[in-house]
Amino acid sequence: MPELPEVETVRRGLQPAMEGARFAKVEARRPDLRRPLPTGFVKRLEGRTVTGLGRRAKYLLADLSSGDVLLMHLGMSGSFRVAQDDGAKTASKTPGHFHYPRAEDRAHDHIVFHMSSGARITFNDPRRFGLMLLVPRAELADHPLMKEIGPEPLGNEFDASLLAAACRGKKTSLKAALSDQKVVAGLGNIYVCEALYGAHLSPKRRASTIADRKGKPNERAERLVDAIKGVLQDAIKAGGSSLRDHRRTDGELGYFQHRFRVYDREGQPCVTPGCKGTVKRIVQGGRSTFFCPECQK
DNA sequence: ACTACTCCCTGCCAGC
DNA sequence: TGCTGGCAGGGAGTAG
Repeated sequence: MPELPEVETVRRGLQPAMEGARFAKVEARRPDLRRPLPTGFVKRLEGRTVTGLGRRAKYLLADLSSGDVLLMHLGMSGSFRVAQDDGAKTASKTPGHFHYPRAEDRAHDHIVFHMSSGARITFNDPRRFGLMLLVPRAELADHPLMKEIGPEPLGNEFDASLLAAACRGKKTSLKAALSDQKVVAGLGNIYVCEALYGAHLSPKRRASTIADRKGKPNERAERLVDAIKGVLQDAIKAGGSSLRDHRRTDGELGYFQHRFRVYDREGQPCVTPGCKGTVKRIVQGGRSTFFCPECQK
């Protein structure tokens, strides 16, 4: 599911249940997700306290009292639910006005954390593209999954200069460049489409055209950075987007999907004031791209 | 070093 | 109603 706004929403939902709490019991109901769980996964968690819960790109990072970091990725279909272990349900039932599963699919509840706080945190992931790893804190920055990741788009250091430098000389499309976690962290198919719409730039445009030959940003780069930051901030405020089975940790739906301007709107009129265009769907790198050919150049 | 393509896995849905 | 092909929010691996 999850792009940066959804992962950040999950982080905020898990934080009260995890931070300062100890893993009282951990259930790993299968030996692997996308990869095998690390050797001794359960034993390396049980008895440890979570000292902090952070996020980098689309990864959740739980700092443990052992010095390990529990690295978690939701893949395409991963989600967490928080409930109370005493059976009292805190997760409310959801109203059914958007795509959501007909019933909780417990068959895909792969990992359960029973916390000392009484919280029960369940990781569910039908497609098993998710990931859980344990990495010593000191090795995290150099870990293969972390070291190549580009700047956090909501960080102060992310600006037009940085984005232009990353796109300098790139022959690939803007869509592909922004989807590349090495260029900027945390964007995925939805928010790339929405950011490009916001900047009125075509997803087919060569990435290098937001920079001059020396890598200095032009006005397109400025617009793009503003659009990226804007759409991500708005989406986080809305609790992320809920498509198909994704929900927040409390079971509630995010609602940013109602504010998509182009994503999944093929054939609908462009919402740019004065634009007579129609949203088009094309395939880039094997994935759908939605954009308005009239006002995105 | 780049870029493009394939594959991982399961579920859902439109179309026949 | 039932089957089938295509598609889904991600990312790693491989081959040019």
